[in-house]
Amino acid sequence: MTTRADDDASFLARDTVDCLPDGALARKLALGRPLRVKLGLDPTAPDVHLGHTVVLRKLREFQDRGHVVVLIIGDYTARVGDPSGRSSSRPVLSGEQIDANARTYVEQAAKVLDPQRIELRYNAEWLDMSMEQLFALTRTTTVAQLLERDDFAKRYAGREPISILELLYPLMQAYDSVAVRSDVELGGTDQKFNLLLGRDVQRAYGVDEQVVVTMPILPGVDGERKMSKSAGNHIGVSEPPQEIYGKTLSLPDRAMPGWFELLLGEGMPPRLTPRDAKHALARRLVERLHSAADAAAAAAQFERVFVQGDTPEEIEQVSFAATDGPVHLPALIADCFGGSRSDARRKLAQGAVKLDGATLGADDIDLAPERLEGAVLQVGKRRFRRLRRAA
RNA sequence: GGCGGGGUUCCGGAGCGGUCAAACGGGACGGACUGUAAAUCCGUUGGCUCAGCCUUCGCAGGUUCGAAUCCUGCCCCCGCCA
Repeated sequence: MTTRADDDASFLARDTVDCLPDGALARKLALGRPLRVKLGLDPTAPDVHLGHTVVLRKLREFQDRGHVVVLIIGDYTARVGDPSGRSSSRPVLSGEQIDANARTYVEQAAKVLDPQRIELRYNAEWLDMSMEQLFALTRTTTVAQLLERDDFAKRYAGREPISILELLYPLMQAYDSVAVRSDVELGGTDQKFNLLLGRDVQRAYGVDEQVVVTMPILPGVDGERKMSKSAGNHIGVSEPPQEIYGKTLSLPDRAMPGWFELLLGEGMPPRLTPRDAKHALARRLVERLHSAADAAAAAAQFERVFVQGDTPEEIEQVSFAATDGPVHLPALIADCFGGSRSDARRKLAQGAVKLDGATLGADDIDLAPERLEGAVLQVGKRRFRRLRRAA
C-alpha cells in the first residue's frame, strides 16, 4: 500500500534529476513534521534569473506542502574572498553589501517562493569558528575525496591552480547542513557532489543525513550553455516585461521544449507553430514575473517594433541642451545611449541612427536644434529616445 | 629551497625593433534577411575638436631616429621538483 508520504515523495521527486538515496525522501516525509529544506546562496550575485527559478519552483512545492525553506546566505565565504588568482569573480564584500544583496535576493526570490515560509540564515553565524573546530571539520574528509569532484579533477589534471580555500568551500557548504540540521538540500545537477558531501559530513557530526535533490540545468537564451549572468545569456526575474519577452523570443527553437518543461512544468503545446509556441512561452513568463496586463503590452509592443518596424508606444524622453548653435550629434547619442562619441560616429556611418524614421549618415554631425525638438532618435533596432529641448 | 613558464586592447590569445591601435577566436554592437532580439551573411569593436591628433601592451627607468618587441630594477601570477 502507498502512504501519504509516498504520494508526496513521488510528487516532489517529479522532474528532479536525482533524489537520493532511494526512498529517503518518503522516510523523511513520514516523520510527519515540517521538513527543513536548504538552499545556499552566493551573496556576490544578487541577480536571480530564470535558471535559479527551476530550483526555486521545486522549493515552492515543498513550501506549499507545509515545509520550511532555509535560505543560507554565504556571507562568511564572501567576506573572506578567494585568494587564488582566478578569482576576480569573487570580490571581497563588506557587511553592508552582503546584507543589501541578501535583501535583494529574497525580494527577487519572492516572485517564486512564499516569503512567509522562509528561514533566512547567515553562515558567518557558525563558520566563524575556532581553529580547533575547523580541524574537526577538515578531518571529516580527505583530499582524494575532494579531488573526486569533476571540475577539481580536470583542473588538477590540467595543472591549473586550485587554492586550499576552494577545496574548503565544499566542506563549509556541508557544514552549513550540519548547522541548520537540513532534512533536504536542493541544487542544480552541478551541485550533486557538494550536496552528497553534506551527507557525509552530517553523518560525521552525528546529525541526521539530508536528502539530496538535484534539478536540471536550464540553458541560457543562447540555447547552449548553462544560464548565467557572466555568460550574458540570462533573463533576470526583475527585468522589465519587454526585455523578458524579447529575450525569450531570441531563444533558439530547439531549446524551447526544455524551457517549457523546466520553467512551466509542462510539455510544449503540440499544435502551435514554433513561432506561436515561442510567443506563448514569452507571454507566460512575463505573466508569472509581472502580470497578465504587462504580458499583453509586451506582446503588442514586440509586434509593433520588431514585426512592423514601428516606434514603441511609450518612449523615454531626454532633454538636450539648448545651445545657440547646432547640436553635436555624436555627443547627444553618447549621452542618450551610453558609449563613446567615436562609437556614435561609427553607428552613424553604419546607418544605425534614425531621426523620426529617416536614416542619418556619417555627415550628419551637427544638426539644428529645430530638427531635433520633439523628434524620435533611434539607434539600432531597439533603442529609442524622444528629444526635448532643455528649458 | 631549486628549476621553468607568464603578465598584451571586454575575455581567450598572437606579436618579439619600424608596415602595431596591435593577428586570430569568443563576446558585444550595427546592417541585410527572417516568425524572431534565432540561424546565416556582411561590417564595426581605445579616445577625440576624426582625411588628422592623442593615450594603450604589469610598474619605473634606459638604449635607439624609432620599443608591446632590446637592457636594468621592481611588483604580481602559475606549474614542476624537493
